[in-house]
Amino acid sequence: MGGEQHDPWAEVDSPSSRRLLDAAVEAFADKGFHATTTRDIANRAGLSPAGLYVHYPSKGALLGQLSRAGHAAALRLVEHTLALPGDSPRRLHALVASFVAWHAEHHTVARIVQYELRSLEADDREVVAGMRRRLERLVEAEVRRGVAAGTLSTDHPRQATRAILSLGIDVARWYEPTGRESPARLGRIYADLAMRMLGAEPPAADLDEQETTQ
Amino acid sequence: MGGEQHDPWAEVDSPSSRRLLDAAVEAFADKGFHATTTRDIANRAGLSPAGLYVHYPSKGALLGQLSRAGHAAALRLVEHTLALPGDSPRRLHALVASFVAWHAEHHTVARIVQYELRSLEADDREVVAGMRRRLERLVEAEVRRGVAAGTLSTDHPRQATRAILSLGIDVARWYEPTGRESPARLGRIYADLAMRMLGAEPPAADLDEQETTQ
DNA sequence: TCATCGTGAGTGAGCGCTTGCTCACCGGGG
DNA sequence: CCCCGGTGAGCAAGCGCTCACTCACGATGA
Repeated sequence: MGGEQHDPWAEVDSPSSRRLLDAAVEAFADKGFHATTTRDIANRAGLSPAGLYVHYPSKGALLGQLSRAGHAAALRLVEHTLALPGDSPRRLHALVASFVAWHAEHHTVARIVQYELRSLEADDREVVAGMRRRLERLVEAEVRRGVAAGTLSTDHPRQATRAILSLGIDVARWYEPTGRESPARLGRIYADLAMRMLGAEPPAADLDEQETTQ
Repeated sequence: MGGEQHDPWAEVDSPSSRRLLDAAVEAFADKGFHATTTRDIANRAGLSPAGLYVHYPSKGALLGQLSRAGHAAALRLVEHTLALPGDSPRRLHALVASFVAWHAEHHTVARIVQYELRSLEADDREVVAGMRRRLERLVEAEVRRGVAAGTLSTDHPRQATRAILSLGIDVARWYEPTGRESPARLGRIYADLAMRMLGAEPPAADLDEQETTQ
């Protein structure tokens, strides 16, 4: 899987703006939005407290930009894997693998994306809620397609979809890069679990490695 | 399942202390620890701002008591279901069903238990971390027992355990009582999914109802 | 039968501090 | 020369928490 790393906010111009975003990601992921001070963010970015306001109108706007970009990235990822060739099991296996791996790899951004929704300002929340609905519907539709085609089996497609996404989302809560679980490996294991949930065998494909960790 | 409702903090004596705990649960679950003010909690409990400090030494102590009680309740629940008669599949099915149902039923407390760990003071965090380790180990041990006995099958018991618990934990994030999904029903569906993850058929038992919702 | 006292729940006012944010000002590159 | 990224100082508001105090009430003693 993998493919283009794709810098989350490549289009951001000024280096200070970028450093502020990075600093905000770190701080928000570490202590949460409300426990983070604007002075903390500015410091981490190597600016004076007032420097933040040269680039962003408010602390909330910073969170908004972060959350929108993060959601957009997750959505792109899902759209990408669902456009892959193959049947529903194959596509969903790829989807879960990369969704989980993304939440591990970018667990700081993912933490903000998944757990800082209530701190968003009204308009940001609306935009983000739309993207979340879209993502969930895309996945559920693929599950239902598989069930209709007979390649997947479940009596509760909506709940199964929720469960599959929960697997990925919850990774952002507990994942620590110090643990010896690589994002890609975790993605593969979880994707296999998802296949079982959907009553399908994991695609036999990638046996190109051994890794007998436990 | 079900059984004793068991009031989460039955032993709390003063009615005002209880009202403060209830108020804090509501407020923390709704807006998060750091976005909640002591004035807000006191107001919801029908007291003046200073009234809180008659019963609790600090805002953090309130959170600590809440989190400890919540973790203790979750741990009791897991210990209870793992003491049930039957083989590993049966016990784990019951465990997931009640674990998930608990996170839905008590989604306010559960939210605090699962997502407010970083706001705990050092000593509370230590106690709570111990209970969390204990809980996870209990479940993983049961999974390994099932694998050893041949009644369950998975190549990755630790990750499968994580995944199963994630299913329940994540319920606290999204569950809303306004949705028409009852905690018990959600528990049953998720428990069946967990059985599939572990390569076992759901215990055929409780067909005592129909409920063709979707 | 009362005045007296002690106690513990609860309050109004406010203290000391931090917060998000503003603004007059600055220095250096085009 | 002026504009734009950046600053130092600081403001208004809100924060957790404290403190001197009130009041209802049960026990005490004559």
